[in-house]
Amino acid sequence: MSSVVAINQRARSAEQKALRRQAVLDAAELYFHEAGYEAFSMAQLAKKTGVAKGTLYLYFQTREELFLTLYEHSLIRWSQVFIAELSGAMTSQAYAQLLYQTALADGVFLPLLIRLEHVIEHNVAIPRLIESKRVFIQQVEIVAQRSATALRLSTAQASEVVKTMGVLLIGATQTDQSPSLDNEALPVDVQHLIASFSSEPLFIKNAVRIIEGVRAEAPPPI
Amino acid sequence: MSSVVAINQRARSAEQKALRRQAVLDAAELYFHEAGYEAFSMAQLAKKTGVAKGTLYLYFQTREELFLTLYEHSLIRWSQVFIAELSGAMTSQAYAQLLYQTALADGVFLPLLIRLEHVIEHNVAIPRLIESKRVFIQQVEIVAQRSATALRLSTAQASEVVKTMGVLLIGATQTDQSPSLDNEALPVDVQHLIASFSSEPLFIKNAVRIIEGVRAEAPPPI
DNA sequence: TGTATAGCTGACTGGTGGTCATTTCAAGGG
DNA sequence: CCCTTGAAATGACCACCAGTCAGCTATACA
Repeated sequence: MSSVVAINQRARSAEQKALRRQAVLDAAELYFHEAGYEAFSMAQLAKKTGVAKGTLYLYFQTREELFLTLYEHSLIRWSQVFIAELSGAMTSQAYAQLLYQTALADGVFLPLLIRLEHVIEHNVAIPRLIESKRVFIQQVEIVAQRSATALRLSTAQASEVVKTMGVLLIGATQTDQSPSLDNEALPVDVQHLIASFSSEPLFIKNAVRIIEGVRAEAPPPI
Repeated sequence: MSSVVAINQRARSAEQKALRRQAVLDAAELYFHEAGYEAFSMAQLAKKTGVAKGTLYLYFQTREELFLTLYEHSLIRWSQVFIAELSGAMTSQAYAQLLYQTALADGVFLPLLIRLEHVIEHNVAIPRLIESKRVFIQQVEIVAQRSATALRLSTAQASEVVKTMGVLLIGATQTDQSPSLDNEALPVDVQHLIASFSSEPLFIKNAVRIIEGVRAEAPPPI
């Protein structure tokens, strides 16, 4: 009857299944950190989790559904961290910096966000996808709510800012995904190019421009 | 001796090889339109090109090098179209709209741009990658030059604008890559979400904010 | 026409995500 | 206490993928 059952026993109750599912997710996250998206294989994950490959498919319909779940978890985790560090009144600059740093600090969030719409979502059943969109909506609302206070914007303005920050984050961190060329002997012109696409200033400068743009467009009533 | 040789003969001269390489690229572009990135297979491409799979690897080291080449071609093609339609003095809005529409009109450019740095570049030899970066630098310079005139900005400002437009384009068109859910019976909350991420207004509004932001920061001398 | 060169071929390799008939084990009834 | 039962777990198996390379043969040139 004890609900704390060794994980490598058979999971029969719903509770035990949830535990096992989580164990798979934990192993997946660890493995993802090591291997990244492209090199991540289900066979390897099975080994690292200590189960057979077929077992993984009892808990996730596809590899992409597993990634979608990892993404959801990392989104929630990030939004909690971000919100917790928002203060009462911030400059656009400080806000952008905090957003960037917290997003980057979570080693899983950005790589998955970048691949969400053009890879991950294409091998997930529609109902699961809808469920995931709802998690997204909920998190955006929470973050927008707090951002409205921090940036002294209306709720609608804050909501637009938050959504736009996501878009900008995807674009700006794209360059971080390039193969690391820094240690190679690169010609200077290419070095300059890479430097000019450094993601942090790219994100922060443009985030500030956008936030100030939104603020200027429709000054809050009163 | 005739240099116009049937394509399904053996390519011996450099000229003939270039023709064959181009024939592969043409078939690849057509096939890419039908199948998209993920479903694109080298075996299928061989069939469509009318050669054996091994032959493809005489002309491209990897699948990704082929995609990189397609990308380069589409970048050059896009920048020519875009430049040709730039006029002497444009509003930020008109500029952004033109950039968005010309980029979207090329069915290959955006899907490849989106995958450039986190997929394509990771399976291409370094020298080829450097070559590709140089093509990129060159095109950005050309486009920036013309954009400076069109937007009445300094060269440095225009260069920053062009680079930032690329980043924004990647982020904003991300949502267009989602599986098409419109025909399904979607719950209204999710419909609203999708509508609020419609890529065209998302891109154009923020492009304008950024261009105006850049313009305001360092007014051109004189 | 004979021969050397090199473009071309496709069977093959080691991998992938995903399936499913079979095995195995925990729970509940007798 | 054992036995039945049904579901969790398994891993051999499938179709497919990108990429390789020994052998074949069309071509240019002597």
